[in-house]
Amino acid sequence: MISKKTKYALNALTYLARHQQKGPVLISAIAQSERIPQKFLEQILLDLKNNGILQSKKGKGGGYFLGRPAQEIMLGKVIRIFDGPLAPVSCVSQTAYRKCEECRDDTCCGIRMVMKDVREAISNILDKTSLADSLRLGDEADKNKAMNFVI
Amino acid sequence: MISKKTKYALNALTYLARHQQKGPVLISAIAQSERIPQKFLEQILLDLKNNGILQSKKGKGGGYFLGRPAQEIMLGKVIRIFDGPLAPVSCVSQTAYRKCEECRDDTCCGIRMVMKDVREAISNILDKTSLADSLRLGDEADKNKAMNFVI
DNA sequence: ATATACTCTACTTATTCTATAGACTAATAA
DNA sequence: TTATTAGTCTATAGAATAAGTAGAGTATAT
Repeated sequence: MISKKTKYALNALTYLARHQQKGPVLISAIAQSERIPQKFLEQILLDLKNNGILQSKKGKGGGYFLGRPAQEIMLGKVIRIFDGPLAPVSCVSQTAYRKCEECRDDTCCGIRMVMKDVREAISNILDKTSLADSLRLGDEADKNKAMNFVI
Repeated sequence: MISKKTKYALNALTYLARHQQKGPVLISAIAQSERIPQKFLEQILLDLKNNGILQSKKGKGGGYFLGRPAQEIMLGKVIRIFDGPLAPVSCVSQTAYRKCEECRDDTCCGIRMVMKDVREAISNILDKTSLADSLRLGDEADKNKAMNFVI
């Protein structure tokens, strides 16, 4: 399960992607709209900034905005910032490999091989799906819902 | 990341699958061989028993053994016992669905749709791979390693 | 200068994870 | 029937992590 912090981050990013055309967005606006405790959100946005996902501007007219196009912000990267590696066990992680203390022989551990497939499957989705993709998916579903309502 | 407890469980099951032909296996034997704190392992095995994965026999000549053939013990089931749902967010879980407090509209949340795919991908592996499968994978890798050594 | 708005660090609280302890129950064998 | 063996059950301790709060600090625009 991903943490609440990560969900907050993803929701904040979604909000930002949807509202940044009018310029930088206030933390308070995101907090209010997405129902995230503001002080907590401050830390989250700062983390996102320090990881190159967001940029910010101080003072009047300031706020946060995407540091790069939404098509280039991969969900996998965001999740890793807050929840660590996508891999189910550290001994199959590509971004943060660490040998399992528990198992003797890395190379012939059947569990490990299965977990490697799992990591691959997860990464194949999350490292290839961008913020823009998830936005589009939501919008399409929304449109379909409206259509069904009319019919 | 799966918890240490789950890894212990999987290692214990692997050991049991490999050693049960001589009858029930002692907790102490598993603990020693897999380097698991014995008292902790007792709880783990008990949980596995209460979930129908293992059976046990008390007294002399007693111990634990698989409650069903290794081909029928799915890794997904074992993981869920200790770590809960496989789904990355509760609102896409099949075994433990719960609406996200964070998001307003389940049906048109793009993040949710991506996560649904992730759950599907994970489940497609873990709910279809049995203890027997993982054992076999390990053995094959072991054989290949030996072969390479000879060549 | 002053108000605005992000930045940084520390701390609190609750929960979960890992592990330990000890008393209890069931089965076997002498 | 009693001693021994071996799993069962409940409670608790300690550490780590998660979630949230607080407050002082810094940069920017007017």
